[in-house]
Amino acid sequence: MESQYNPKEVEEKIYQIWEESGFFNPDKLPGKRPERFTIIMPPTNANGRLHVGHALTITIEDIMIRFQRMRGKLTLWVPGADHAGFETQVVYEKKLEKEGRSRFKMKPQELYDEIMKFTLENKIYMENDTRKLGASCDWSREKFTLDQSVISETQETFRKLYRDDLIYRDYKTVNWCTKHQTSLSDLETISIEKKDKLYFIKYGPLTVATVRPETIFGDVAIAVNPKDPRYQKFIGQIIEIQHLEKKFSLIILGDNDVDMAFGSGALKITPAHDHNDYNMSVKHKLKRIVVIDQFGKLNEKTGKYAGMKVNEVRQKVIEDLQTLNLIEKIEDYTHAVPVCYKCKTTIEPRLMPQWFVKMQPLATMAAEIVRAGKIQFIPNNFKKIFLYWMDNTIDWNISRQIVWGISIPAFICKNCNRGILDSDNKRNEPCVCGGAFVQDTDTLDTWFSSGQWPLLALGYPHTANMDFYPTDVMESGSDLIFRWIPRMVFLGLYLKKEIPFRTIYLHGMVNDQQGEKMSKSKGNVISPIDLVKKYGADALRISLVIGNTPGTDLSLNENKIKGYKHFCNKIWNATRFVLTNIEGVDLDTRKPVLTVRDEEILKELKKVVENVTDNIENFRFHLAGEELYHYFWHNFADIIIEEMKPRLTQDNNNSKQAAQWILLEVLITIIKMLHPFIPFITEEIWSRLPIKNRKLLMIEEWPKIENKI
RNA sequence: GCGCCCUUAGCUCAGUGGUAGAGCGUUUGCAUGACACGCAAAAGGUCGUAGGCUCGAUCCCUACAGGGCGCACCA
Repeated sequence: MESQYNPKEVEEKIYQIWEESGFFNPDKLPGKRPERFTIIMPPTNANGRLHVGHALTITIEDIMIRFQRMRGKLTLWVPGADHAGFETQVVYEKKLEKEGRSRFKMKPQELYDEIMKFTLENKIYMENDTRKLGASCDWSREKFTLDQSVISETQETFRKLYRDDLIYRDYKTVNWCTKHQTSLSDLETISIEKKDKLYFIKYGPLTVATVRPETIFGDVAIAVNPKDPRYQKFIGQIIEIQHLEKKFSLIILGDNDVDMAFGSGALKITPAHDHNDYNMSVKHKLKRIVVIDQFGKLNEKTGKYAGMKVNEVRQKVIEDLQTLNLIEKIEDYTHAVPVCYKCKTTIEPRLMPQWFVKMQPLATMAAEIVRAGKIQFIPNNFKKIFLYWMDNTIDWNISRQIVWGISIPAFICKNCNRGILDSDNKRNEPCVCGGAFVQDTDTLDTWFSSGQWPLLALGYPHTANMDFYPTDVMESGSDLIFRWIPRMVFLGLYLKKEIPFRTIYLHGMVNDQQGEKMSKSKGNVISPIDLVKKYGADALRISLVIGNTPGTDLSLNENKIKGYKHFCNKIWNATRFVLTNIEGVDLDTRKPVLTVRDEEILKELKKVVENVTDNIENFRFHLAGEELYHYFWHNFADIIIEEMKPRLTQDNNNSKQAAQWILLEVLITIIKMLHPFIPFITEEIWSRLPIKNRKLLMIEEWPKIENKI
């Protein structure tokens, strides 16, 4: 054995041995394994290389899988590749931009084919990176979110929800990104604080406060609070006003949602360009006038302002209103504005016909199951967050105006925008309005399909793998507590009438050394594969786990990884010492007569086995890892080995044999327990230990807790 | 505004109702037959502040301060 451990020489070789063994696949695992343990890997975005966050996901899941496999369970870990709809399309659009091209000049099919090619290329990188981290997942069951079976089953779910009246098509204001030319769900927007002006504009006898004067062309009403003494008398009146290019008739209505204390207490209602105003229009049956087009420019209904962009026209409108002496005052105003989470373009709420999932019945179902304690959250406070969202959810817009996704299985009337299922076979019949139907060109929100992932990854509705459902643990980043987790819960319940997983384990974000979020634009992204090259996969894995509690963000410090590289080296050298000193002793050597101290050592070891097992079972991987680290270094290496040294050189045959036996026994036990954390070096060491009828360490039995060690 | 989390050694963080732990860093001494990616030792904290429950609190409760994150927005 060399005096230094060299991960480069070991890792690739070991992974190949594992993969060829077939043991990643539960069908090929030896022995009777009555209990199952299943994890569905969050499908990894196949649009680039792995992020350190992925490395954390893979490590934690691999620890659970390897532990349970050694505990004798029938373990299945299904890997997946995500086409990642909008995310990938955004990545690809950037690529097109660099090449001086634009998606808007391409035929949809041409764009789709190019992104598919790009994704399939990246998928291979992603898979190989996953292998480099030691993931013992069943590649034979890998699923891609655009596999034909996934597409067809996702579309089938759409049809089922439609027939159950849980999907509908309607005109509503949606979050429109003028750059990406698609609508987005609420979860795909973020709000940023923005300094704006609050303009007080005269509307006949009233004054209205607004930050968006450019939308006045779409005004249909003014709302006041019915309790407001200033305005009560106007409620129900229709006022005629002349603003710039246009003469308006606006009804003044009373609504309790109007805050008397804000602005002037009177609110202009523009239902086509504001979510709240839209809701107001539903309540009060108001018409909706679209005055801003899909590019964020005013349309032909705005006279001389037509064609101007929202931001430019705002100033112009104010100037013109000032000329007419219609501006009462202007105040500074800071508020949060929703922007596209990818390009930060201000969201333009826009009235559009879209498909929506009716959330209330589904959310209620999910909340009930969680309240009943059927799903365990780790850490527990995410349960509250989950329930808050379920109790306050609004209908989910699932149409996206992008090509990279699963197409919506529906026909749309060209005339009235009514939508029907494609399977209803009425395409050739005219719509009730007399219009003709065409295939819907929109695609489904990527979370609509990934929300069914635990089922789809197991091949639902085919029954072959359904014994693995419900799965045991869903492990993912805490950022997906809204975006993904709830959707899996209610879609799983809806489709299969069963929870998709028993436990949700959420890890925190991996940030840079300063605790800043890693992002390409900041240039602080650390590649896990570079770290693997530098320190070895084992060192990276264990440093991501130790000192990292669930749900808490982690500041990644390279020195820490270096420290655990040293730990690997320590293990290597302790093993080297044991192997060169145990002579003929092997695992089958009969237990010699032990000293009192030897028995004490075994007792301590037994305690470690108990603690580590308990901690892993209860998802406290950081404690299990830390205990193993300390036991190995500061007990086994520092104390036990040092104590045994004199006994190894003496002539007392029995004491010597006992020392040798103890050294091997402790080493073997601890190597087994370290395996889930640092699988490569432990498997390599295993292959060098004196064992007859050697199996791979990955399928060795976990140290027993009771009876003999 | 609402909600969640955090505040412990220089840094990054564990942890426990009974007078504090790790890694890295720092200081000192060691080439001790596994390992200098090492060994031996040491310095370093009134566990955010103020109250409360308790025989006893860093840990439980309350308030406050500072930091982070999420959600929602009043136009």
